[in-house]
This record gives sequence, C-alpha cells and structure tokens, in this order.
Amino acid sequence: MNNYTIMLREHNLKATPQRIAIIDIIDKYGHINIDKLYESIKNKFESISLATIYKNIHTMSENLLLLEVKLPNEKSVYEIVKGKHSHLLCNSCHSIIDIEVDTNMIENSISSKYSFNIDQSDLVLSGRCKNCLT
Amino acid sequence: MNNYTIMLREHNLKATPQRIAIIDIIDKYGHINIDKLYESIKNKFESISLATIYKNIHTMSENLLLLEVKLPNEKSVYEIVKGKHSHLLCNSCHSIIDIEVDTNMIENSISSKYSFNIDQSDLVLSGRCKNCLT
DNA sequence: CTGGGTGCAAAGTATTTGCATGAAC
DNA sequence: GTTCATGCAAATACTTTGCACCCAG
Repeated sequence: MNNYTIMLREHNLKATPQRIAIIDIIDKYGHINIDKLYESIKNKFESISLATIYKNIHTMSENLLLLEVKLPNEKSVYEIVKGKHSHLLCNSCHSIIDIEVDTNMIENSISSKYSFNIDQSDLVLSGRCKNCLT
Repeated sequence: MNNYTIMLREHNLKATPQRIAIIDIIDKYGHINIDKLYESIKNKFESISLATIYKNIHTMSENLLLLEVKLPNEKSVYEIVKGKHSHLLCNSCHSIIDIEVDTNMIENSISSKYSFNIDQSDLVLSGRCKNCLT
C-alpha cells in the first residue's frame, strides 16, 4: 500500500488508480495547472477523462488534500496541502517556488486594527527569477 | 469634462459613455466582479452588451487603468489602479477592504535569498470581518 | 472625416452534470 | 454486496471574435 493510497484514505477518499496518478503528478511537479495535469496524466493513463480530473480536483480540494493557488496573470495551479507557505512566481519561465515567509506580525497588526479574524493568508511575489535575469 | 473622462484620456482610451459608466461603478464599489458589474451597469445602460464589458475590462487592464484581483474561493474582482496595497477578504459577507501593509522587508529578504527580482506582491488575508463575527 | 468602440450573434474555451458501467473496500 | 468513481456525451458557464454600424475626437 503506497503513500498516496494512505493519503487518500486519510482524507476519506477511495484510492483509485486515477486519483493516485493525479496526486503522484502533482507531487512530482509541486504545482501544476489543469491542462498540464491532464496532458501529463494521459501518459500513464490513456483513458482518463478530463471530467474525472475536474471531479477529483474538486473533491480532493474539499477534503483538504489539495489546494488551489491563484496566480496573477496565470491559470491556477494545484498543490498538495502542506504547511503554511507563500509563493514566488517567475513571470518569464513561469516557475513557482515555495517560500517560507513569516506573516504573523502583519496578520496580528491587521487583525487587531480591523477586528478581523484572519484564518488564511495568500501571498504571491512575482517578478523574474535568477535564471531569467539577463 | 468629468474625472473619468480625464482618466480614460490619460490612459489613451476614448471616453465613451459605456467606459465612463464602467469606471464609475468600479470606483463606487471599490471592487466588483464581472457579473455584478454587468448587472449594475444595466441600470444606467440598458443596451450595454456583456461583450463590451469584457472588451473594456481587458483594454483598461492592458492600459493600466484597471487591475484584476484574484481571490481565494471567489471570482476575481476589478479595481481602479491606485497605490500599492493588499486586501482583506471576509469569507462570510464577501466584503473586501484595502489595507496598507509594508511588505518591503519580506520582499527584500526573499529577493536576496533567491536572487529574484520582485516587481509585484499580491497579498490577500481572509477570514471573518468584525460584522460577521458572531 | 477617421479610427476605434459598440452590440449582436456565433464561435471558442472551460467546467459541470447525468447516467450507465465498473471498481474499491 | 454496497457505495462510490469513472468515462462519455450533453449541458452549462464563461470569454472571445467577426462584422456591420455608429460615435468620439
């Protein structure tokens, strides 16, 4: 019984081959959008339907196994839920890097200033990565 | 000659009544998504077409008069380009508040750590606002 | 006038749904 | 065996495009 099977079961989802393949690819890429996921998965899984991908992305997100990351000027990507982190996006090569950013001070200050109960913080920094800087 | 006319001209756009109405509404709401914009604008402008809205949102964004703001679990909203700021989103009443957050330290530290040239920083804090906290 | 904008209808994408079959547990 | 997932096709939603007509400058 592989890791992805365990992950799925822990999130109350049946471990179908399609689902395992989806998680496998997302895990290997780190972040991937629907189109590339579909393209990529068809190598392993010629018969898979796009509807199955959509349904599963949806179910797995509901069950907190996957997270949608919205990006400026790009299609959303999906990642496996892990600890809190932010994203660095290169507008040139479109690579995405997970970064650790301490946003506690910001959250605390805004939270008290506006009497707002913050439970999520989405930060995307974008620009040009090392490799793409001419 | 009203303010919106001036704004449009400054961004090299003809000041049509449709465009003025679009900016007027976005300005009054602060942030609005396409559907609500369309609904809202039809009060002033019964004949306007959704295609006109899409075309103009696109053109005005290209010309840096409007900015699309992507939000977790919500449709994107559009706002008039103004100084750098972040957003507070209430998951309950869906209101959005502009906030001033100093992200310079974060940007500098990430920028040097990854040799990354950051030119944009999108931060959305979400949770429950004052009014929605029971 | 002239260039560009508008509205309509149609085309193109993206995403969701219903349902019969099939697989997980 | 029961429950739920899959794949297909159809439906829906969202966005873009082409074109004839019209208006801003």
